[in-house]
Amino acid sequence: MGTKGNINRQRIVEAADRLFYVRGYNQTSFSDISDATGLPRGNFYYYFKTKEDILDAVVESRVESFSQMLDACMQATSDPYGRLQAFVSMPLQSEQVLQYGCPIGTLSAELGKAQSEHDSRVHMTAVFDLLRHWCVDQFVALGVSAARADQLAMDLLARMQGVVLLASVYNDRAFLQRASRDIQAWLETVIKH
Amino acid sequence: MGTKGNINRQRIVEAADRLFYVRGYNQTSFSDISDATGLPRGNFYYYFKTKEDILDAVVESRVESFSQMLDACMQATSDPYGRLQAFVSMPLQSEQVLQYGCPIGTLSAELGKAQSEHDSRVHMTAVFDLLRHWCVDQFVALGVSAARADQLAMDLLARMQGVVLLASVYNDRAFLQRASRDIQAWLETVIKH
DNA sequence: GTCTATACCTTGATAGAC
DNA sequence: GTCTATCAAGGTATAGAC
Repeated sequence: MGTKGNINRQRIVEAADRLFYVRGYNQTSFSDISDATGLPRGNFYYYFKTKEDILDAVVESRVESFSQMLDACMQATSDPYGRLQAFVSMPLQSEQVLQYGCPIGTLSAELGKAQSEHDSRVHMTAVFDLLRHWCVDQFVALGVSAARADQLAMDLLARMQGVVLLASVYNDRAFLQRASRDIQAWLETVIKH
Repeated sequence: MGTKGNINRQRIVEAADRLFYVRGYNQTSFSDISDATGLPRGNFYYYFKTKEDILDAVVESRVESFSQMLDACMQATSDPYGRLQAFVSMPLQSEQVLQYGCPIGTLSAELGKAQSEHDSRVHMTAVFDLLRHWCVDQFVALGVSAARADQLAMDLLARMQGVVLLASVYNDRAFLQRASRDIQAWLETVIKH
């Protein structure tokens, strides 16, 4: 298992995960992570060579986290349509979405900006790919062609991202709920060709 | 006119506007603005007391900039439906949207994160409000009730934001074009009640 | 594995000459 | 109005004791 299962490493990743979400990646300093974990700054470099390595670990952690959420949607029902409905209602369950936006979307937007060094645009597509492919699977299971399924998956993710962004900008829970229902209604019409 | 019409002040705001878009607000330093304008760092404090004051000026600049774009949509046609169509196709005209996302959406996401000091969440709603109210006006002109018009305006902005976000994450121009056409088609069905 | 101390740089901001 | 010089604080990263 190497150092990857170390308890202190886990605490660092968990604290960084939350801080990157609440404060943003660039605005999170080693001191912030140190304060949150109680571990001294210098200790971080035993587990991670650079701050970007911490980011990689956080992204990996979010992939696993969202993977578990998708598994939960899978176990809720065997109906692909019901699974997609559960997927759409995911942001409604989160308390912090209105305050800090989508953890995937906001971090992607931040990392999509020009970095001083090498463009590390690769990072967040991993999480989006996970959701995208899962949605594609559900649409395909509903009898949609592969090409059309990918279109629908992109449309679905785009609509959810837009709704969450606007809802967080205006801190408008009513809009988040109403627009989520609209997406679910749209899903229904789309399935029926 | 005071110092607001000063040519050097304008250069600072223009450079900051571009840098805040390309690199993000937090990742843009006074040195960056200094390099872009040729003006020494210390000069900035003659026009702006803090970095946040520069941000305010940039937001004000973007409000004017988007206000002009909306005027262009207004003068293109007297048909509110055609004006909304022109509005939806705005991201297609921009070369940089695929690379850096929406200048309004990405900055809003960045500023929506918890700041160390006072929550300056107020900033970017100004630009969104501008677009929102303009869209409401167009829907109302089409005979929609005020309440329904605001719903449609929010839906439209959310869909555009989501499309631009996904398109920039995947650097996918084809998706941006296809999804924009879908939004325009949705607009048509919505107008016909 | 864990921690302290610190190097080195960049940041936003200030003081004051011209 | 414009510029240089500099400050104090904070950033990432490193060295090395324990």
